[in-house]
Amino acid sequence: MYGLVDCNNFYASCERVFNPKLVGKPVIVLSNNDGCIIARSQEAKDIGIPMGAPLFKARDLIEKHNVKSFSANFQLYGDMSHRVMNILNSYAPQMEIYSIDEAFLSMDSANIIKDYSDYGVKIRQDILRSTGLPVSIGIAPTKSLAKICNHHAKKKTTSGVFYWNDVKDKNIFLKNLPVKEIWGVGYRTSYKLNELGIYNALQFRDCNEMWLRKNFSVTELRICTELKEIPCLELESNHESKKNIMSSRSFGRPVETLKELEEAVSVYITRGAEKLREQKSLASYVYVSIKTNKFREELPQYFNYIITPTNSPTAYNPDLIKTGLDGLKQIYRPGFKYKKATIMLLGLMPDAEAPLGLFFNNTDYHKKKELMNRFDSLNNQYGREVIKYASNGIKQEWRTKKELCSPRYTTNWEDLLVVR
DNA sequence: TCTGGGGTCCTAGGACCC
DNA sequence: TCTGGGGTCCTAGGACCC
Repeated sequence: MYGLVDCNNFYASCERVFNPKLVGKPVIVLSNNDGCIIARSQEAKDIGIPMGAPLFKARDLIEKHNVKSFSANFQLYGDMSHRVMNILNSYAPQMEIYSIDEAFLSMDSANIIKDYSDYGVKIRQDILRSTGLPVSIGIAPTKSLAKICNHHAKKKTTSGVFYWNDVKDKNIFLKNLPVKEIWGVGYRTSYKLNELGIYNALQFRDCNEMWLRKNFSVTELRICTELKEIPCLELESNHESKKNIMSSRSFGRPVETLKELEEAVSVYITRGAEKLREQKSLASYVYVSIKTNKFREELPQYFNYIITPTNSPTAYNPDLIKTGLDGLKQIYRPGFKYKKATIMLLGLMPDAEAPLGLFFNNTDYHKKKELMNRFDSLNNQYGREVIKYASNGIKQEWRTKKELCSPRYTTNWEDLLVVR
């Protein structure tokens, strides 16, 4: 049996925990650059503020209803997420952290089996008491059904917990569920399913498997099987390393000079390299892309990318930065207003498998590794960019705008909440 | 004026091998 | 003139997720 725990309106709820004045009021959280709406409290949803929409398109609604807006404070959300996951882990040693605000639990430990719903309620209360965050829990024999139950728990129950076997008539339940709402069925697939006469989850569950496989992929076949209460998707361990590492951000204002692009690319590579070392990997290639603002159709447009190999697999900032900047010089063209740069570290391998031999300088490698260890621990202890490379720039005027950011209540001493 | 960021998995098709 | 069959590996692009 699987449980899916999902924090309700996670980012908006996090803002509320430390600012109780916001309780009962519409709250939204914005993407980087305060561009798009990426989270909404229930009140904000109720007055019709759309998800993912650019902020300026919702201005009228925001002013009319006095909606409180916040820049995304990912340090705060990440830390709150940790707290929730730790609590969940104490209830379910076997779990999969699926995203910042969601986790699948294995509900098969002996002491749970008696009453799943009660157990869910207990978990929910514990999290609410310990963190202030409300969650919903769906419990079912497969992950896909647990997702569906979670959604039902959120919308249709007061307890916030819903168990698949408490569905009175499963056929009717599935019949009322449009295919688009099934986990893994997106815009394209639901359109195609509709074209072929399949509109709801019941029809999807009962369709011919051969036909399904022929017209779609193995992904859809798995979902169909999961709807039949036969598990196809298992808990995935969270220990596996990422296969690619990406860092990408749009600029706070248009950028034209190579110098500023170099600063941005250096900063993004520095961030990517941190993640690389966290998972104890080395990278063999650096991808760099730059693009103009596609929404400014009246301006000349440009996009290009380049993948440059490093001399040897590395996690050393100067090596990675040099490789990235070499690539950047090749794709940079003057005369454009750039909006965004992206870097990816590719061809990752565990650093334990660092190649030896003629072209790989072992002493050099260990020196660089030691240096990076110190670099990371200083930045961890005193805050990001306490020490940094000169190529990152000093003023960084191109940086993302975050004008409405709440304090980092839980991760920064200076931002600690003061009680009077 | 203002439009996010970071991932995964699957498939088709090309290159190459015997 | 005739031009197989089966396999692996890699990559780009599509679709999806939060």
